[in-house]
This record gives sequence, structure tokens and C-alpha cells, in this order.
Amino acid sequence: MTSVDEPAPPNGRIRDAARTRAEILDVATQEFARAGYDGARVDEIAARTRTTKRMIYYYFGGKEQLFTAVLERSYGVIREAEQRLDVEHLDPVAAIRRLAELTFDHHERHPDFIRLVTIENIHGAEHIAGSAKLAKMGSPALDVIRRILESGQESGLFTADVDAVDLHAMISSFCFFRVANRHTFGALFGRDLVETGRREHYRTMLGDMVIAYLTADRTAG
Amino acid sequence: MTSVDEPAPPNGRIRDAARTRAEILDVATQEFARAGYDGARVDEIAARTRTTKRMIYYYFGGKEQLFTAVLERSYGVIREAEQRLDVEHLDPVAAIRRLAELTFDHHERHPDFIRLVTIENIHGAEHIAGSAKLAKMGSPALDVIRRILESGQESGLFTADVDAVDLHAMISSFCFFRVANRHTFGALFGRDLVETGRREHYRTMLGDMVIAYLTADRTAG
DNA sequence: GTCTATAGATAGATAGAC
DNA sequence: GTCTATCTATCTATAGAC
Repeated sequence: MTSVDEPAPPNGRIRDAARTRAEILDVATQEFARAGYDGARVDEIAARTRTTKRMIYYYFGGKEQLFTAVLERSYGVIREAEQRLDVEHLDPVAAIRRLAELTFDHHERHPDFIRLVTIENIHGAEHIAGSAKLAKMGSPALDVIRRILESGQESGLFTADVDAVDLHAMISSFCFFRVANRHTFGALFGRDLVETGRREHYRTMLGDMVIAYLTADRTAG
Repeated sequence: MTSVDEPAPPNGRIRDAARTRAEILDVATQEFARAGYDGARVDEIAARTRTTKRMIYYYFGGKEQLFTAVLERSYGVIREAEQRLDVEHLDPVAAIRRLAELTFDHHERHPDFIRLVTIENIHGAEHIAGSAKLAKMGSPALDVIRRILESGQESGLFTADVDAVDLHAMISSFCFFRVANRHTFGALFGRDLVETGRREHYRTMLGDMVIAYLTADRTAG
């Protein structure tokens, strides 16, 4: 077994299981995100790694399991980001805004993740359903939202009758749509929702929307 | 040429161009929505119509053009619904709520449309880009939003600095996500966003969110 | 307009030597 | 663990008779 830091042998091939697996996952992520599950080609993935198609089957078993592994790793990244979030010191309004921005930023920075989730929905979430890893991954964001909501509702600051799951759906909707439907929206309405110059505008808009909804005066109207 | 009302001949085959085209489009819509572009099978589409594969190529030219035709028809349906919308007699708040509900109801009733749009985004909206029909279809909803926004902003009722395209994106986000991401969201968070018993809840939530955003008190906070 | 039959290309997956 | 070669199935698309 070669050490992790040892460079690949001069022939260009790899002799490190973990590294080979990781490289396959990297390329597979790109290829699945690019072309969809059925559109992705195992040959193409193999060609773009420093290993061969045989190794993909050796390590993952098949195309289906490879896609599941790709999904698991992508979800792991956002779950980790959620776990690192610290909003304990903020008031409920600032805390919710911070959380919304985390989702906004992550979706913006990981369009491949958005496409993988989209593809998984086309296939009825069957890979998630079959993954023990994803089942026990949980959602740190939900726990955070739950705590903020409680605090805000107790103090009377938040007037909306909403729970953590629905609020998470509301925040995700905006962040997800913006990236996922970028192409059809742009083609039909002539506006690129992901253009850099508009990022701050939409980031603010999302926070304004969520806060307005949570704190709206429900005695009037 | 047989007349439109004449029933199909006893052998089960059709001899009416318009009807054959329509039947192919119906089945193709289902098949593309079910399996994605690359997952869809031309053989499967042919088998489920009363015509043959040869006729699909005869009428549409190929799989790619068939998908474009399917998209064109699906977008046509929602554009027609938007055109039938009459909110001239309503005040801006009620009018926006009505428009949001139209989008909500349409997306809920047409999950196939949502899947087709999703699939088209995976493919970078290339079929929309290549369709003159879709290019000149416009968006009646945008015109309606534009008029409502003007009226609401003039009267001082709407305080948000937002234009019609962005508001349309906000409304569509929520309606689209709820249907499009139903499977992954349900698998990960244990909540079915499209369950019948929750429909009114989300329909109200959408309206509340949009109105709260548009009318929020922006002098405070 | 409709049929059967098939061309032509390519996919996922595996055998078996090293 | 890695390689080359290949099997088997299947897909889009078309030829050509009627």
C-alpha cells in the first residue's frame, strides 16, 4: 500500500485505493451532472480518470451504485456546511437571515449538487431510498431552524404559523430554483438568475422575503 | 382524408393525421416525463400508441424534434391558462394572490409539465433555444404582474423594490420546487409536499409570503 | 400512410491474463 | 489492482413492400 502523499507512479496510473475512488467520484459527479443518469457514460467517466472502466466496476459495482456514491458524497458536503453554522449568538431575525444565506451560497457554489438532486428527483429518489448512509445523515439545518423558530415565536417576534420543515422548503425553493431552472428561465424571460452582478440582489431578496413572511403583522388585513 | 369526428377504423389503427400526431404527443409526454430524455424509449412510445415507430419519424423527424414538440405543447397549456386570467377588477393584493394561486394550481395539476421543464434544464434549454414557436410565445403572466405591480407601487401599498420578472421567479420557485423536488424532499425530511391534505396550507403560505414581502414595513428594522 | 425487418452504432458489464 | 478484448443487449433510425 502506497502512502497518501506519495505521487502517482511515472506511468500515470494510480496505486492508491482511496485516491482512485476519490478521482472516480470527482469525474463521475461532473459527468452525471452534465448529462443526467441515462445520458452519462461509464466509458466517458473512465476515460477522464487515470484509471480504467474495469476499476469502476471493481470499486463501485456498477453505474447505479456509482451514482448513489456520488449523491452520498454531495449531500455530505452540504450537511457538513450546515453543521459548521453557528447562529447561537444572533437574534432570531439575523439568525434566520444567516441560515438562508448559507443555503443560498452553497447552492450557488455547487451547481453540480443541484443537478444531481434534480436528476435524483426524475428517478423518484430511488437511490436515496436505497442508501442507509443518506437515511442516517439527518439535517443539521432543520435542527437550527427549529431552535430559531422557537425563540422567535416565544418572543412574539415571529407571527407566522410555520414549522421548521416548511420554512426549510420555502428557503430551499428560492435557492434551488434560481440555479436549477436557470436555463429555461433565461431562455424564456431573458434574465440570467445566476449572473454575478445580480447575486447580492437575490441574496437580499431571499432574506427580505423570509423575514417579511415570519414577522408580518397578522392583526391587520 | 377522414373527417375529425370519424371514429378510428375497426382494425384499431388511425387514419387521421391530426389525431395520430396528438396521440403520439400524449404518450411521448408521459414517457419523457417518466424517464427523462435519454431514459425515454421511442419503441416504448410507439408501443403505447395505436400507430408505429415509423410514424413517429414520419411526423416528427426524430426523438429530438419529438421532445421539442412535447415541450411546445406543454408550455402552450400554461400560457393559455395565464391568458384566461382576469384580475382587472381586483385590488393589487387580491390580484397578486390570485395570480400566485393560478401558478400554484397549474403546477400541482401538471406534474408532467414540471418534469419536462426539469429535464429541459438538465439539457441546458437547448430545445427551447431552437424553437421559434417557444420564442414568440411570450408570457402573459409577466404582463399581468407588471400591471399589478405598477398599480400597487403607485398607491404606496407595495413597498418592495422588485420587478415583474423577479416576482415571477419568486412565485414560480415555491410552486415548482414543491412538485419537482417532492421525492428527494420526502425521502430526506419525511414530508410529502404534494399530499392533498396539505394543499390549502401551502397555497395560503405562498400567498402570505408574497404579500408579506411586497407590503412589508420598510421604515422600521 | 402503414407495416415488417433490419441496419448501424453504442451502451453496460465481464472474462481472464498479468 | 490493472489491463485489453469482447459479450450481449438495446437503442435510434431507416429501407422497402404494400
